[in-house]
Amino acid sequence: MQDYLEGLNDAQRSAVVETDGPSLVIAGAGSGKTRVLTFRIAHLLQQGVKPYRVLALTFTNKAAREMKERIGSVVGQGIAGSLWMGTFHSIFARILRFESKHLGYPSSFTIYDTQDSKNLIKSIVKRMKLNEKAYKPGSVLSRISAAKNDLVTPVVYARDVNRTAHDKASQMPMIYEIYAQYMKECYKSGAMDFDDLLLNTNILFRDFPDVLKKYQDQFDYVMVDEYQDTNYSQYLIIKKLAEKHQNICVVGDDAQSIYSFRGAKIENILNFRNDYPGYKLFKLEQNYRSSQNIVNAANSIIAKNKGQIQKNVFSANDEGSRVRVLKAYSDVEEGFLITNDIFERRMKEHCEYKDFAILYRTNAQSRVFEEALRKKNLPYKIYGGLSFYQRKEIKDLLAYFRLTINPADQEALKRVINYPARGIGKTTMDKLTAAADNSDQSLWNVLINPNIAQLGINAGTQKKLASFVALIAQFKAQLENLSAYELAAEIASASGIMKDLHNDKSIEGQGRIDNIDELLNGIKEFTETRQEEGEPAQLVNFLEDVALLTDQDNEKGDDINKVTLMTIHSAKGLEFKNVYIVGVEEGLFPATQSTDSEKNLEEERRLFYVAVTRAETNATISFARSRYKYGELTYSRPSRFIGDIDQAFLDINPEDFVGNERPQPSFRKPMGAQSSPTLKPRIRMNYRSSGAGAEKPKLKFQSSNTNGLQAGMKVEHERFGVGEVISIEGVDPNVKATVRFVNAGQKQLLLKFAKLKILN
DNA sequence: CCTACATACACGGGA
DNA sequence: TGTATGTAGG
Repeated sequence: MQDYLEGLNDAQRSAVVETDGPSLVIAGAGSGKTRVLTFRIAHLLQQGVKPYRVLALTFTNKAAREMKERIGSVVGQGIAGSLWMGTFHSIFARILRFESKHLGYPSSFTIYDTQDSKNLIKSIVKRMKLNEKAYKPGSVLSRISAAKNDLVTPVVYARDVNRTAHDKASQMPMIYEIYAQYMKECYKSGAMDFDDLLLNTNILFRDFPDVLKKYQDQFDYVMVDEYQDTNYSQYLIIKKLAEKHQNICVVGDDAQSIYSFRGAKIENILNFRNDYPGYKLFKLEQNYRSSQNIVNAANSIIAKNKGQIQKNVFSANDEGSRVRVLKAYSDVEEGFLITNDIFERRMKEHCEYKDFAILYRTNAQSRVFEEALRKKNLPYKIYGGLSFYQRKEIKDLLAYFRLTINPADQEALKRVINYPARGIGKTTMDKLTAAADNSDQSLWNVLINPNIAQLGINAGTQKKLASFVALIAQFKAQLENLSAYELAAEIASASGIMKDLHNDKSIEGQGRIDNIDELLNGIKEFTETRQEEGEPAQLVNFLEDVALLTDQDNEKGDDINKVTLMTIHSAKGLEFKNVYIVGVEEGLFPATQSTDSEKNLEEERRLFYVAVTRAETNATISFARSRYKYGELTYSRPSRFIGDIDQAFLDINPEDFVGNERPQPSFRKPMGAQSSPTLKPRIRMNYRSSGAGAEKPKLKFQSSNTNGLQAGMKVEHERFGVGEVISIEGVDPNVKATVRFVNAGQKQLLLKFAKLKILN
């Protein structure tokens, strides 16, 4: 019965069975954290704790789903299904829907995504007649978001000297007022943004002690995964909920804290000891995932950071291969190098596609890898970037759903009132918006107000508005009697979206129809599953889920055996046999914006640590000397992080690091400090002092005079790398050379344009 | 009011 | 490079 305890090491077992009182589980990378969490919960359930009395918070839906699954296999799926397990946002959205009346919100409130928020901010900036150049919606939103995560309301914000001074310094002194109006507009629209879900939960618990008490009583056990990534708002919710029973267990790794940009406070995990003085500490230090070389390389990286919880992560696996470093001439060549390597390694080592992951710092880097993989016919899946739910046609249809459920939702209304085109243009919208602002009503209320005739809108347009209102009302009337799928299909056609898309005969147009079909199929599946389970399956229920979904949540069956492309951020918690960390260059990783402060740089280094520790047997790091940024060719040098890895664990070609290509170490050795064994001199070879800390090196490519170029010669190209000349043809000035590049394939180059260096 | 084209701006990560 | 916005002409 307790055989699940068998395969655990001592530290893991203690963390599983010592369930009472506050516990801090420090879980090094790959140390079996998920196992501990799942077994701990399973253990509680086996001890007779009721599942609905356990609250378990994760950072992704996927993590929650997988854990539920695994717990279910121990205690039965029915029991596991009644756990309060999910992301912060989904759990508290659920509580807020239930308690919404206390806050004056409809229980079917809309959840605004980032784009909705930005659009709303933009319209507020316009209305306030502020300089739209200075008040960029994204910047304003991140200020507002930061305030909300710190539980700073607009009134407090206005008095907060630090914040207002910061805003003045960045030419946006009026943010406090935008914030106030933003909140008001959201409320008017019956909408909450992501941060509101947490902020409003705090307000709910603060202002309605009875409600707080209800949940405090209910949750005997509170568990939090990835605690290092919680922000203040989340921290306080947890603290309040665990206050009564004090059975709080938080799991995390300070070395993997990588979300400070969205308000995460690494201090939360560092200060746990102060919040719960009688806490028990469990340290999971054995890494079961990676080879010794990978763990050691990762340790040597993180050792460069200060202020960590002391721990000794080790691996008892094979020593394994060293961390390889590859140099490419260009982003394109980097793509070829990596895909070739995947191709060959898969053959040689009999790996599967799913054993490979390409991890990058920014989503924009994915394109060249996509192209290279496509050319080589390697199947891949790509995460992030434009997710399914952010495609225009999907957002359009979802906006109709939103509006049907919550007509006050202004962002949804603005999106579809004239899509498909029905002759309601800017002039009309301006009049309606003005009326809404003046009367402090939602746009919808203006539309359904009989006084609309007095707004100076011509009769024809009034008719169009009336038929739009009727259309939505007609959908709304069917909310109760139709299933999610039935109503969704009805809306897709009756709204005119389908017809509009069918008018577009282009390939993209066909793709959009396919996407809509896919969405409808998804809704159909949702409907049928829910109906089978006896759960409500109406459009409201679907929409409740969809706002908090991420694209990692709808992996399809045919997506399983493919090469994975994702940002390092989204790779956290995952593992792959072979990991390629690409674009490890100054200015990209670490990002330029992160090099201004030690704090930012340390987070960036933790990100690098996360990247390396994703690998089980092979980790490969690559950098390109040139790459396109904003469509412009830029030059870069290898990241200082490469120099942070102890050389003993690196497999590096010395010739790749000549002169100022040598990665600069992050730190000079402090004066007087003795050299630690893991801090040996970095890359020794071809060492030529280039004045560390000098400004950007000019890596200008030196091309040769190609007049005497002949077949058989070896040449080097700025972006394509090294190759051999196959043939020369044509007459001056149109001499054309055919060159076969080692990594970029065969190219025909006009010599008057191509910059080639003759190598022999 | 709509469409087509030109120009400006963007890339730091995400629930 | 791609997307969002502005403008001219229909």
